[in-house]
Amino acid sequence: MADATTTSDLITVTMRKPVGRPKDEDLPARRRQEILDASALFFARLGYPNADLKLLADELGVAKGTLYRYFPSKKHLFLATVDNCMQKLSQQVNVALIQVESPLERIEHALRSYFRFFDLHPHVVELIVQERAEFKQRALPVPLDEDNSALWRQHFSDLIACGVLREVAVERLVQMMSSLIYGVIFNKYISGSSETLESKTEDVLDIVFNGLMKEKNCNHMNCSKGNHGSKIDNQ
Amino acid sequence: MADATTTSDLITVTMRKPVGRPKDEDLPARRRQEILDASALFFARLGYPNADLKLLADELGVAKGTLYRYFPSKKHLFLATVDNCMQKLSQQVNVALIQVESPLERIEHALRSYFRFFDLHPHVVELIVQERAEFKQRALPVPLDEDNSALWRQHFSDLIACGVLREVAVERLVQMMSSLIYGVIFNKYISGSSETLESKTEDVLDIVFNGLMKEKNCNHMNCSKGNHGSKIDNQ
Amino acid sequence: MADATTTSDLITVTMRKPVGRPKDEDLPARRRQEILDASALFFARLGYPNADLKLLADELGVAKGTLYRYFPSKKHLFLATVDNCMQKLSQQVNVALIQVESPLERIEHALRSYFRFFDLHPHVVELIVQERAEFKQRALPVPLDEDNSALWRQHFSDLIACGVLREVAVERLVQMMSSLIYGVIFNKYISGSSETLESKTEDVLDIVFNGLMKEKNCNHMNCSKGNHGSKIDNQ
Amino acid sequence: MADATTTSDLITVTMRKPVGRPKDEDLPARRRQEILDASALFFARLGYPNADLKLLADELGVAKGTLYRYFPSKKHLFLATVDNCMQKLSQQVNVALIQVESPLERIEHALRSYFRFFDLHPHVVELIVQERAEFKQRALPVPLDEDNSALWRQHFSDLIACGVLREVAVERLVQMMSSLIYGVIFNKYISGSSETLESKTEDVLDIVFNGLMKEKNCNHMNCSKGNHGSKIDNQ
DNA sequence: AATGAATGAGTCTTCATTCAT
DNA sequence: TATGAATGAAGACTCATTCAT
Repeated sequence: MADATTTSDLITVTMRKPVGRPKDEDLPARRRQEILDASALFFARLGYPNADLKLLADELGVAKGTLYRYFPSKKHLFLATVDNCMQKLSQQVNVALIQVESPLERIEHALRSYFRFFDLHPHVVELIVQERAEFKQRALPVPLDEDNSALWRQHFSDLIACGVLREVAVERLVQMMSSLIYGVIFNKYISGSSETLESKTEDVLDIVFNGLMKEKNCNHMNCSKGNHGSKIDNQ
Repeated sequence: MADATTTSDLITVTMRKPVGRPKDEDLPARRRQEILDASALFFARLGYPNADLKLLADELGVAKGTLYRYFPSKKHLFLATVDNCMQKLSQQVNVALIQVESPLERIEHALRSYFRFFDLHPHVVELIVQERAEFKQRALPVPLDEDNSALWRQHFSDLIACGVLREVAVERLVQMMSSLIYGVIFNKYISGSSETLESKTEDVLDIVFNGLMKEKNCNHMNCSKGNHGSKIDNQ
Repeated sequence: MADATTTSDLITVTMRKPVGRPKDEDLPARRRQEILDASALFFARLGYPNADLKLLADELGVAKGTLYRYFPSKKHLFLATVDNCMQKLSQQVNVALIQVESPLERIEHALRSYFRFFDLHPHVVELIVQERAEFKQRALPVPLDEDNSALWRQHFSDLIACGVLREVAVERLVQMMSSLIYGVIFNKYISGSSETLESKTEDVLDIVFNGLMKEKNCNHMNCSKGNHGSKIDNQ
Repeated sequence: MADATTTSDLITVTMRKPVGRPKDEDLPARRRQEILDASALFFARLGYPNADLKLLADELGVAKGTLYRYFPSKKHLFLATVDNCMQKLSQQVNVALIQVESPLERIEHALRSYFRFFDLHPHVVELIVQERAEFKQRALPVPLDEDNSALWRQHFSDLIACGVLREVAVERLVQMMSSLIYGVIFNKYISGSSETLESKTEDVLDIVFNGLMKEKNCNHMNCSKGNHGSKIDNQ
């Protein structure tokens, strides 16, 4: 009798919650992230158009249909993959930024953080190229994107205000900085050099901040009679 | 007149080739170049994988099969197209270089020449991206490619030797320069800005040569106590 | 012993029901009917091949797997659905028939009943079309199906025997009647007219009967010299 | 001389036209019709959703891609196929109509023509069903379509005007006629009877006309006391 | 040489069905 | 028993490439 009651009680309880297979609340999120992680390397390796989802599914040990449970199309999967990487990049850079106060150090930290990210995840460059190649319409997924560029502008303004930097048009400054970062990253990507990007941080800063001339603005063009006329002054 | 006719008849026999059909010896070459020219814009516009050769043929006013008379495959056509563009770039830069003597001016001229090329042929950037995206194995088709980098190295060495530039590792110098050029070009390509690249020549040179610091190497970090420690010295 | 055990078991079971969980004995049947009802509208709306069972499950508020507990396959579900509708139709017509005695009235009642059914359940026409389109092998699920046609034949025979109708081959009569009913139903279905079918009952009867009643065949073809020679006489 | 001139002329002429493979001007049309013909039987046999174009291509002895040269999609091919059949039907009926003058005979001819068409091309019924099943939106592909219904209305009006037919609402008349034709065709289609439709022409006419002719309505309902109340009079 | 019709391998995508929970 | 995640067979469609003319 007691048994019966207990049983029926148990049954009543069990009937309520587990109607059907208990839903693993986190499974979708975990599976999704798993797919995104594999997919990043996958698309970077094969390039978007040559990437057969069957192959990705095989690598993940799932069926092709499963991919489509999480992403409605190959295109969506790819774009989600790139977004995911970009978010990680932003996150990492932001974490690096809040660790220091002075504008100069912030710039250095941000730079180092970008470089470190691409050292750790070199395939992301490939993804950026692929995205640009296939989906031209998309906004730039770049180191110095819209949001961040405001921060950078502020830092440079501060540095000019407190007399550390020359009175240079901030807009151009940010553009040059941005271009240099790009350039360094893509340069390594294309030349396939094995040096880390992070090791280039000092070089970049040195050049940008100190320039190459032995004596500032001395303009002793003793090698040639010409004058190259640098004019990156205030607008 | 009758003579003429006879003559022309005779001539016809002998001259059959040059007269009947001048047998335009250059036609194939011209046709080939026509295809390459159209193809550059075409691939840049649609991207390699989305580029249907039927469409290119239509635009050229020829049949699809004709393309295959000039290029053995779509891939060959594409790569030949990019090569063609790269050759034009090299040519233009070399022409610019021989016009001046002094290393400093040469650098400026080369830079300006690169930028001018991409201002004139903006689609070439797209081609470079496409090539990298689809055919990773291929060597870099870059502004500062192997051949040119030797020249640049020489120029910078000279400038250091004669005391214009700081004693900086030439290798790094060339790399930074190269990166900055890349970066500027891709930056415009991605952001879609309408400013010409050529107008950036001075900015680039100013930053690279003069740096951003108000006073060279003074290291007055009055904004923060930190010291960012630039170390781009001789190796 | 075995019996006893069984009995006691049964008792236990019976006890369990009213106490622990009422164990709704009809639940499966009700669930099944619910599915069939939803499914009829569903298949009619989307068409058999475009009908995704996931969607039906969602509409029913159950999981896709549940459908498979009640029907072994999509095909079975669909055919059961159509059967279900056909049974309802037969039922309704039979109810209408037993309400009257005279053959003439029975025919009218049956007709009206058919029409009323499709006025009330217009989607059933779509189901019939779908069934025919996908499963050609299946026997016709038609107003005048095998079983009923015997009844109809009887009624017409009676009407001929008692002199109400002309001496027409009953077989053909039934066929024409059947065709006309079909035609009216599909006509509305296809043209999408909003008039009720029921309102057509009189038209149909008038045409059919006034064409069949004795004492006609006046045949004054004064518009043309031709004679179209109606020959629907005894075979 | 003349020869020479002629020859050169000829050459000039020949050079102009046959640049490349001479285009068989009729081939596309012939091929297209071949595909449509095979496709009609094919879709009728398998049903639209089960029809794998690979199979149709095999039957035609061509590759799947060839089908797509002529029709942009399976859907387009199917709809074009049905259209093609409908056009043939219309054509045949129109040919039948112009052969006679009197309205009565025209009706008979049209009717017989419809029936003959479906006797000759029984699969067309299946196509109509398939089209309705898959592409509900489409306008009715019916015997008595919009265009023809005007003609029919005229014929019936004439017959009423000259006193052959009872004063019945033409609209309803046409609808009943249309419904009966449908019904007869679908009835045979569904029951799979082997009798020709054409043989039913007289039956249909007899029922319809002897039901419509003046001087009837005798209404001796001696079998039952009821009165079924025919009311298909003027509106 | 040029043409363009034909080919068919290659992929994305869908969804009925299964089955572990 | 109900669930819903996973499966994978099936099929539409594309387009580089071939080849008869």
